[in-house]
Amino acid sequence: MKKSIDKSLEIKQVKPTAMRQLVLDILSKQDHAIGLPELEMQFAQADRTTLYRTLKTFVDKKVIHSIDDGTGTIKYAVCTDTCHCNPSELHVHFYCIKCEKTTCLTDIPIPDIQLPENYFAENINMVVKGLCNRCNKG
Amino acid sequence: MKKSIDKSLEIKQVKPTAMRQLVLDILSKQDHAIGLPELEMQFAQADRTTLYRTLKTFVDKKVIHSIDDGTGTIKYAVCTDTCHCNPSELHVHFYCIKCEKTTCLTDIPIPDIQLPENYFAENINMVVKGLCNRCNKG
DNA sequence: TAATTTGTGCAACCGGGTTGCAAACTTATT
DNA sequence: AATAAGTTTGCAACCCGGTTGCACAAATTA
Ligand SMILES: [Mn+2]
Ligand SMILES: [Mn+2]
Ligand SMILES: [Zn+2]
Ligand SMILES: [Zn+2]
Repeated sequence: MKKSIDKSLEIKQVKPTAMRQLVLDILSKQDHAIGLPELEMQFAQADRTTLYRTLKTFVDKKVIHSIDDGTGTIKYAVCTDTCHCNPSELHVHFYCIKCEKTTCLTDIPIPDIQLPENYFAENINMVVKGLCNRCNKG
Repeated sequence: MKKSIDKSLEIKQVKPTAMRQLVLDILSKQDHAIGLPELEMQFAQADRTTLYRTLKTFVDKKVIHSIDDGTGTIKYAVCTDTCHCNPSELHVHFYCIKCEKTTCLTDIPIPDIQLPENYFAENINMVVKGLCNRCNKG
C-alpha cells in the first residue's frame, strides 16, 4: 500500500523525490502554516535553495498554498487533494500576534466581494490578525 | 488659512516638520498606494531612513494606513481625518497584476467574518489580486 | 550506452526593511 | 540669553527572506 504522501504527490503530478516526500511529510504534520526559515530549521542540515524550490514546485502544482500573513515571511500549508486554489475555494487565514502562529481557517470561506465595474479578481488574500483561541484566555 | 496638510497633521497630533509636510503632500497626491522605494524615487535625493521613519510615525498616528499587497513591498495610503483604523472601518484593497498598482477600494468595507469561538480580531487585511478597470479591456 | 531532461547543492546576490549613533534642530528650564 | 533636555534627521552598516547562476548528480529517454 502506498503512503498518503506519495498519493498526494501523484494526484498533483509531482514526482516523489526523497526531498519532496520529506518536505511534504513535515508540512502535513504541522498544526499551523510554516515558512521557509521554519522549515529549514526542521532539518539538521538542509539547503535553503532546494527547500525553496520544493515549496515553489508544490505551490505551482497546488500541493500546498502560500499565505502572506503580513509578517514578511510567506507561510505554507497543504491543500486538500481536490483543491485548485480558485477564488471560490479560498479560506480565511488567521495570524495570532501572541503565539505568532498562522493558521488556516479552513471552515471559513472568503466572502464574496462585489468589485467595482470592470474589475476582475484572480486571487484573494484575507488575513485576520489578533488572538487565537489558545492565547485569548484570561 | 492653514494648508490641509498641516490640518491633517494637527488632527492626528503629529508635529508638522518640513519632511513630514513634504511626504504627506506627495502621498496625498497619489491615485494609488505607494511604498517606501517608490516614495524615495519622488525625491531628487532623500534619505531612506528618514522617509521610513516618517511613514512609521504616520502609521502609528493613523495619518496613513499600510497595505500588504503581497508584492513584498508595503504600500501606504492616506487615511481620512476621522479614521481610527478599527476593523470595522477597514476597506478592501486591490492589486492589479498588469499595471502593478495597489488601490484603496474605499467604498468596499471588509465584510464581517464569523471567527471560531474565542478568537479575537484586532486587524484584517483583505487584498484582491487581478485586473483593474483600466487594464481589463480587450 | 549516450543524450537529454530534471533535481540538488553551493555561493553569491538582491532589495526592502531596520538599527545604532552622532549631528542638527526644537522645545523647555533656569 | 544660556543651558539642558528632548526630538528629528542623515549616514552607514546590518539583517534576513527571497532569488539566481552555475555546476554536478540523478533520473529519464532515445
Ligand atoms: Mn490555508
Ligand atoms: Mn486603503
Ligand atoms: Zn495564539
Ligand atoms: Zn491595472
